[in-house]
Amino acid sequence: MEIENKTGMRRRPTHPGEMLREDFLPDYELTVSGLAQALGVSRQTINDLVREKRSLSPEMAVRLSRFFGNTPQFWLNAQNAVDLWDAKRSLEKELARIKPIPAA
Amino acid sequence: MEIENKTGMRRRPTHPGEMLREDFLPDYELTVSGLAQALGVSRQTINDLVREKRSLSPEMAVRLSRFFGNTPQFWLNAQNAVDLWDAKRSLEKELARIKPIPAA
DNA sequence: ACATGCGTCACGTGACAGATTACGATCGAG
DNA sequence: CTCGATCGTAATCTGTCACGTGACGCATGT
Repeated sequence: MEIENKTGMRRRPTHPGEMLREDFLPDYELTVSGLAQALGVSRQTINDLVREKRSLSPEMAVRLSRFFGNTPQFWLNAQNAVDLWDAKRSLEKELARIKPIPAA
Repeated sequence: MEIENKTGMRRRPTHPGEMLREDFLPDYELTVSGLAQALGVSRQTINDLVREKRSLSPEMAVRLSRFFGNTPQFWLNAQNAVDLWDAKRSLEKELARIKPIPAA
């Protein structure tokens, strides 16, 4: 058995920007500018996303899902996985101090 | 058939603060202050959450899941549902302008 | 040579989670 | 009855972050 944490994630989950950069942009032959225009946001927004310099907002999830024909959850789940992984990491120490409450 | 949007949600999904207020606090006989102390955050943070004046952060999801013995996803999913619902609502008009791309 | 389009940088703005401090209310002990 | 402790909550400040705008360097094509 591998040593894993509760989520079963050893390393940081894939950032949604990576999916965009590695899969969606090439597959649909889209540029950063092109996608930005199609979604009605600035190039910066897409650029930062693709370079993983910001996280994917719920609004972006809606826009992307509308454009690519998938669900907002698809995008949001990817972002959540990253957020959760980061949160667990940064709270490791203080988490030890939180004692689970006995069942009601 | 009911008239629903794509997520099947007619009205705003339950805010995680409501779950806390209506279910968890009573069931475990916890006060706002008590929970705050147990989680290692300020009373304000819990109070605002319970009054649905702020949203549940990934870090809070981790703390709550640790304390109540459930998963962070449980809490995060609740928040996501609300966020998504709000996002769809506020983007309704501009969403119409986004034309789905033909499949690759 | 110049225009067009691309990715990227620098800057400003607004929104928001969180801590701190302070205030009024309630309640138990002396 | 008063004093202190505990509770919920309001006001304020701070740091972070998503987003837009404008400018820059670079490439390509006319």
